[in-house]
Amino acid sequence: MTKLDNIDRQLLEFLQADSKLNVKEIASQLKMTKTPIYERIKRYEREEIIEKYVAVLNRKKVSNSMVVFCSVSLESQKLEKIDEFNMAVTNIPEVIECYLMGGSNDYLLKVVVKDLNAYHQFSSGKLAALPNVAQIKSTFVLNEVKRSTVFPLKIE
Amino acid sequence: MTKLDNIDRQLLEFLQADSKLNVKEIASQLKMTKTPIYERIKRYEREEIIEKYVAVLNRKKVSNSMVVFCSVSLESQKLEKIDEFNMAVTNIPEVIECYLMGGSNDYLLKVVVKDLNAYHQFSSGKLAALPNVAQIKSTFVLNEVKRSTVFPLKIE
DNA sequence: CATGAAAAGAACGCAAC
DNA sequence: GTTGCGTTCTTTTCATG
Repeated sequence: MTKLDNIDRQLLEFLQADSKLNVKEIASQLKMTKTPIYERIKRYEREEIIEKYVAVLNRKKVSNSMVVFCSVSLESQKLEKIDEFNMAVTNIPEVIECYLMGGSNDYLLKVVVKDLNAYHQFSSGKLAALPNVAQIKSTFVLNEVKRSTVFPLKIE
Repeated sequence: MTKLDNIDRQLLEFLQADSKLNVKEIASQLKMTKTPIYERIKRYEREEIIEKYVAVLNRKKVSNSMVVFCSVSLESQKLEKIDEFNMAVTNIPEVIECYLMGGSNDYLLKVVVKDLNAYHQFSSGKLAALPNVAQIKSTFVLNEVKRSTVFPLKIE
């Protein structure tokens, strides 16, 4: 884990909000000059503190789609079986997030599909077909109240 | 909703994976020239198909933190109360995602905190203090199997 | 759509303080 | 850390086919 100072935190906040900001602009906002800002950013990239830069799409502008959270429980919790499931689920494009949860040891999946029918296909076809799947419970998203990619650096 | 052709889809896939790719590179990969690629990208930005460009951080490199999913139910489902809750929850930095779910009409929140103690503070202090909150159930993430920001354009 | 030219701006590297 | 300069790369605009 890397120690961050206050400038690091502010700078990373900026870049998480808008990675197209240029070095000059950021520098003036942080009341510094270009050189140290530039060097910090390069350091983040080198040390993979910044993993990547991505374009975020407006889901509603590109497709009629729906988001579903599925809770998936496995038949076996053996490490080997877990790994097998992890691998398989990672390769399904509809599954954009997948977490192993504490307590019940279920998985929580965030899934994007075109419509209810597509969800049925996905759930009964792709998901239930994965090795070791015992049970699937689905809950549909009615409204996205907040969806941020910003990791909060001020919680420390 | 905007109609996308195959080039649009490929181009948006590229930009979702890596927004630092320059126009020249993308053009050569798609076997086209700079001009049309450039103009398409500008169109996406103008029409807000691309919402923003962001830096994605490696959570583990910047802090010891944990992710918690909370299911929150409200006392009243009145629109006014709903709006009030939505507004309030959006302003909490620890809450990075919030969805209104079908079925039970609960909210699902994705929360980032430093540790269990911080989660207790957050849950009993900030979250339970919000107007209209009836019940909070928390489940902790043991392992992030997949976390993608890519919206799948091939599900159509 | 392709091609190429040209201007403006940003990134990048380097030197001196 | 700052300031400044120069080179290279991208972006952006424009004209032509």
